[in-house]
Amino acid sequence: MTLNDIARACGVSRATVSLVLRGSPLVHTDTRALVEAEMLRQGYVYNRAAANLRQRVSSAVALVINDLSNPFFAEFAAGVDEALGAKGFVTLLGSSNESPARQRQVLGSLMEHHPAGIILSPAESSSVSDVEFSIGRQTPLLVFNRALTGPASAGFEYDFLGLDNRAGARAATGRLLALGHRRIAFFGGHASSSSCRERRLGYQDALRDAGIEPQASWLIETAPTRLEANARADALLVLDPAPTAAVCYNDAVALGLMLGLVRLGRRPGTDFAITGFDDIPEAAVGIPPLTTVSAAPRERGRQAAELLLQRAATPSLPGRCVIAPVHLTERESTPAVAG
Amino acid sequence: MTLNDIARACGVSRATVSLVLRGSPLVHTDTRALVEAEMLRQGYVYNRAAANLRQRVSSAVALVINDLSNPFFAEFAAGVDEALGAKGFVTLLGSSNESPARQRQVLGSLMEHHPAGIILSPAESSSVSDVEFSIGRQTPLLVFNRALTGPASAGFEYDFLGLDNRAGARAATGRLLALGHRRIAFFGGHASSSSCRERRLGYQDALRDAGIEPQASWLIETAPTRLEANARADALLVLDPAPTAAVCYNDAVALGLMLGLVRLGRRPGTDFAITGFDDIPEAAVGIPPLTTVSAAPRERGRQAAELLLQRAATPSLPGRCVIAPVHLTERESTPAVAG
DNA sequence: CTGAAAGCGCTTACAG
DNA sequence: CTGAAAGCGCTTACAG
Repeated sequence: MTLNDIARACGVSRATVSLVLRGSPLVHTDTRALVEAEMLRQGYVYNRAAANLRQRVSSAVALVINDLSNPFFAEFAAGVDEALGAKGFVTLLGSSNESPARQRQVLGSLMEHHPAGIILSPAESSSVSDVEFSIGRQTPLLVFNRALTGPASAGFEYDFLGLDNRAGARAATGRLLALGHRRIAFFGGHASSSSCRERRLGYQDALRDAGIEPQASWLIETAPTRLEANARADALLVLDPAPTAAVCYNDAVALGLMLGLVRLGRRPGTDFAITGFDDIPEAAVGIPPLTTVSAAPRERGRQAAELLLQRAATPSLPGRCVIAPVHLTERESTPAVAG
Repeated sequence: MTLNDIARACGVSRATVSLVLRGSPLVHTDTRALVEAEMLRQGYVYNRAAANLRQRVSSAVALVINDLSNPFFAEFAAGVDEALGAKGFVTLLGSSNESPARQRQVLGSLMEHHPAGIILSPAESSSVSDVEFSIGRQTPLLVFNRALTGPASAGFEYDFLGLDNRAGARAATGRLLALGHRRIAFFGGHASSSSCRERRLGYQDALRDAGIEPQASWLIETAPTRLEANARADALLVLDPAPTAAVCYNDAVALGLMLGLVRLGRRPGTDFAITGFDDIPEAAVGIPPLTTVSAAPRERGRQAAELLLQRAATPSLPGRCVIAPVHLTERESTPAVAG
């Protein structure tokens, strides 16, 4: 079952088998054929861990996700795994369930496998210093989606891949303005989250570009869930004059708001315009289908893998901050303003 | 950075450091304290791969998932990772995207890491012989959710963890019968899938128990998606006399059907009863909230990890087939029959 | 309680 | 083109 057994059976040295294994041109064609046949016959399977140990390299990358049950992050994970697999790396999975304590544990355990790098979609409020303590400065790190909190640590270099939240919200708002809407709310999300703050900025950018002063009452906060968005739909309709459109924090909120409006006798997509953010699978099949900002999480996963492997290949790279483009996907939830 | 460095710095042998590392009582308290302080000072991180090589054990389990973007499987993966982590194992992730070819590739690559076992949620139509060829007979295997196709292979022992599709559908149907419904359709799914066949059997069991002969016209086939279920809602209403309730293949179908019925002027949850299967997050916040069969995917993931580790500990175990219980979660989508 | 030696399965110079 | 030897970072008998 080891390379030794193959060598003995073929009457060659271990070194020769090793060369065959890695396709070296040094070994004679006949020898190669003999060795390969014997490996097949014995059902030999390569021990990459042993090879890695000797070569002082790693073929694993650790992927730590805050919330795998969210399709956005699950898609991201699938993209990471796909791209790493194509480069001959294997993915070590860890999930933190949004708990910084669990994240610390998971990172510690994964570090013992000396990964070539770490892709981290951080738990809420995990800090730079936490992460640095867990993984040290030797292992390449890419942080996805949300910034680590707390002060930067001098000399601790890592990459960040985020979404262009501001431009996405600006595009969604801009489209509503082009459709004639003038009273546009920003609905949902926690103002304390960096992504919500960024999206609100984009929304305000667009309004100001159109010469409209954003009203504080148009900012409605909710947990970023369908459930709470549904419950808070009335907060939109009690405004006087009521908005004719809402830019929602994300798709979950947008879908919840649509249900809430129906409950209150409104017809989203007919007499009220709504946009989302994320483009989760349900967005396309909502009633009506949801106009939303697509973030292409699977593609982001592939991109994250690329960035990390670049850093692993060039350890002295300064920390990069990549903001991935997003694009507006128009569907039927955004009618022109009534009248 | 290695155990050697720590030993030298402390003036002890590598063996002593190794004993400290694994908490052996053999080593003197003072020595232990000295060594531990030095490890902390140098930022030593254990190399588990090297230890595994020497001990001829593995601390990794491979997890191969057919479709990570489906929240059901993503939750399952999270449960597996959680349980494995608690036992000191790390999860090697692979995703096949429902492609048997990709699954073969992924399994091959993961095998080179000599995992302690494999948890496989197989791609559609991947066969026993495919999988046996990829992983051999030495590595413990647990198959989740759908059976491998093709003839069994003598001497190839593995475990299977599935859902009790039949009992789940039977419970849902039974509840509708208890509410007074007599004309109950089975809506959605492809009859060629084993899960759809099993669920239909449970549905028929319940009808027959109630002395009702299932009508062929009550079986309506659709792709298992919200979109197609929505489009096919009329197939239910053209029946004469029309059913008053539908047991749906899964939640996606049930939610699609609800939308379709609304479109056709019916009020699901008021004048029509609907049940789902899976209990995806959206089920609880639908309008109306959906009565459904809960499969608890995260818990199934933990269970899969348990089963696999048992097999790994007892290699001679005969193949087990565990059918996980499911339970009916009643919500508002199932009113008593009208009149 | 601690140390010297061998070995896990592989690769890498170095000879020939 | 092939072989003998050393070594990756750890653990495991075996002495003492």
